Amino acid sequence: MDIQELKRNFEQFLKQRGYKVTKSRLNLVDKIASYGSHFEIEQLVHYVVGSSKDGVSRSTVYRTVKLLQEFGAIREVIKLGNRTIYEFSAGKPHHEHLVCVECGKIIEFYKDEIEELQDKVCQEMDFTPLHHRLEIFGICSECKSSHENRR
Amino acid sequence: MDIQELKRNFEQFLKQRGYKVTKSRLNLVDKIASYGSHFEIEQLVHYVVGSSKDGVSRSTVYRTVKLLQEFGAIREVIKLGNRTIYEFSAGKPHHEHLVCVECGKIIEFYKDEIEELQDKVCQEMDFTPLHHRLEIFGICSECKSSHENRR
DNA sequence: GTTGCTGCAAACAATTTGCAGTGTG
DNA sequence: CACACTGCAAATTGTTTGCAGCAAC
Repeated sequence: MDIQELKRNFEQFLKQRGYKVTKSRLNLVDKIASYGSHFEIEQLVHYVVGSSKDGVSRSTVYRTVKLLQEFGAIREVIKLGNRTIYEFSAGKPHHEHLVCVECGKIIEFYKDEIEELQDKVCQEMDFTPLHHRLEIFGICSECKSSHENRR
Repeated sequence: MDIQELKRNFEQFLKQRGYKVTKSRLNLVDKIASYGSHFEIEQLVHYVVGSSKDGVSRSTVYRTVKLLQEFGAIREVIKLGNRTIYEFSAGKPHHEHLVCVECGKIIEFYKDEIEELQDKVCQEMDFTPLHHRLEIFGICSECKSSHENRR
């Protein structure tokens, strides 16, 4: 995925809605793209508010994240207790997540058959799916081996 | 599932941990059981704090819900924006949820094959699953038909 | 210029916590 | 009778909002 293209599309999106294309918004897209695929808002705030140049306020971060969600470049992918982990999903194909409850690592996976089965269930229930989220919480292989070493 | 039995088990659980078996806690189990299977904490608080007899405070509701989660009788099943919907899952077999984004209705379903595929993925990834949550957001059949009527 | 955007601080919502008093084992 | 539990109010955390000044179109 090309960030420049993404930004152009985002500009289009903003204009279509009568919103304005501002430096803060475009800067934030860059920041988020360079941050890594998974983040929590508070982390992002620290990363972005700190940066001397083109820093934006906490409010703007929240507001822009919301816009980017509507635009479709960002999703809430993991909800754990009071934490919300977002994903910069622009251009990424759909997938689900394994979450290690020990080290917090997030592993992505995709299983076609699972998607198909979901569609099947929805058909049976006469339910029109819009989006879904499958989170599997557990222990990743590294954390497992470090357990063994402890013995 | 028999509530009396559940309460006895919960008492056991409390004793094992050196916690105390109090009226508030047992009352709350009754209240939650009679509330219906899905709830948000604030609803529960209103339901429970209001009740003249054996009412408990908001703090106790939070504290007890947490205990019941550890005990395994309650789970966070739906996370939507800032809302958390809990389920009184005691004795219920595992299942997933369809959530109507229009009317808020929650439909439960279970698909063996989906569970199996998840296990398979975890094996491939050498990941030990502890629990998971699959939420499918969409439009239920009633909401769909009311759309049609609007035309 | 008009209107939307930003930063700030205040408001809000959900949840947690400290403490003094009460109940349980 | 020790120590955990409860209620209360205050503290936290995460998020939203009102408003005055600034920027985009």
